[in-house]
Amino acid sequence: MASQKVPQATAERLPLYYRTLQRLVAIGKTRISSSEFGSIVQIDSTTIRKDFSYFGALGRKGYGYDTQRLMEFLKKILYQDELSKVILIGAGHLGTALLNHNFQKNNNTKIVRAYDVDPSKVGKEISGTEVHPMNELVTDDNSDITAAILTVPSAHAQEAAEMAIASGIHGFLNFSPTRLVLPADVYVRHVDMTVELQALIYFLNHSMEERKSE
Amino acid sequence: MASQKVPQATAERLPLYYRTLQRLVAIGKTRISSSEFGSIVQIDSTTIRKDFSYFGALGRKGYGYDTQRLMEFLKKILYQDELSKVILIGAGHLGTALLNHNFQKNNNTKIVRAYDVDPSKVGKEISGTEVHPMNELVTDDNSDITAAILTVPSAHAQEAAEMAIASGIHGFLNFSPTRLVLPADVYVRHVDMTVELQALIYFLNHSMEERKSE
DNA sequence: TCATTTTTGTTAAATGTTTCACAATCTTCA
DNA sequence: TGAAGATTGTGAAACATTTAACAAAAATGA
Repeated sequence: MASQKVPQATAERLPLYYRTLQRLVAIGKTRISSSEFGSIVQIDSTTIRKDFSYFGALGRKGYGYDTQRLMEFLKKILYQDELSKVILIGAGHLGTALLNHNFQKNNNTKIVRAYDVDPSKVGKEISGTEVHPMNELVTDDNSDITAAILTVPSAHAQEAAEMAIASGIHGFLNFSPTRLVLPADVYVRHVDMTVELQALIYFLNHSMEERKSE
Repeated sequence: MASQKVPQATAERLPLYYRTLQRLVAIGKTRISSSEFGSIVQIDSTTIRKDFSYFGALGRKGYGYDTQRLMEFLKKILYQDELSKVILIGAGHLGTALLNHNFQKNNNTKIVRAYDVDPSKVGKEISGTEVHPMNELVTDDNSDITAAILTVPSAHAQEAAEMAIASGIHGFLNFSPTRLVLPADVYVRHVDMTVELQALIYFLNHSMEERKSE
């Protein structure tokens, strides 16, 4: 499947496209032009056509894109046609929010287990997901798990990540502000709320007139 | 203050630099070179020097950067030398996580009020922050509030944002996957966990050999 | 003091991303 | 059927970001 040449920036937008198409299909929209789609996702229509073009000719000239077909295509690209299992490390409020949210509904991604140190949580279920004791993380076999969501306090993030790696994990979605130091074959994505909030404040203060859209 | 010419990409990194410097100062480190700093934040040292150079000469050749001084400087740039008040809309698990987290400790940013529809939450405090009924959002005067954190369910995000705008809000940190349609003078930043998780899965699957670091 | 080392700040090159412009071609409808 | 209109896909231009290369200057240590 086309992959090596897809720009990073394009790849980052695919999940948004996918979810938007799911919504469009759900409300019964069968076709859409790049410009209408663009106004929905708030991205320039040329960028959208360029993005899709990396995967071949997905649309029809003078017509637009078939929403169903495009959605199915992105589903494959994003590996959402097969279930991705993930684990959650740290079942605090943030972890619980993610468990409730549970991706599975629209996305073929399931949190199969959670881990926490708190004995009062261990053994129970949160939104149908079992909470296991943290120390089992090292001994469990997680080789069939795609990634781990890290929602432990900063101070424990590095340690928890290392335990997860020992159990076979290769990818992390890290919600703690800690920059993890891990082997080169481990991929980490950061979601840092403090950074986001400070960046928001920065942009608000530094652009009373020069407006940016994305 | 230098501002118009600072590239977006640089501005996005400033909060990370700032927090990292806070940590370094806290552990008693008084000077640091761009290369050591770079290895901590996992960004190329040239990029770091370039970033700082947009604000003038902040370092000393053959010496590096004075951590305290650099931190103070970034504090001003990021408007963290004066308190930024924000409100939180939606006190579910995610909202509660943010209230607990409460930014204020290291960042001069405070969540001064929360809003929720749930009568069982209204009137109480979460981590010292009062929860107000959602309908008060329209009537409250929020003109001294820098931004709102939106942690309501998707279906209500647009409506809640409009209420906040009516009360004087101009900036949002939107945690719901909804793309808000708002006036041009309102700035919105998205934090979309589903997108992040799908992007993570995409990158894990599409790069068994070609590794990316950031 | 002075040679060596360190490290910045910056110009230029390389790379990556977005936007423009428009031919190609399909759709629509009289 | 054929003309008018819509819309894609793409090569080239414009713009943005990162990386390389290195001169200038300060720090360090004999």
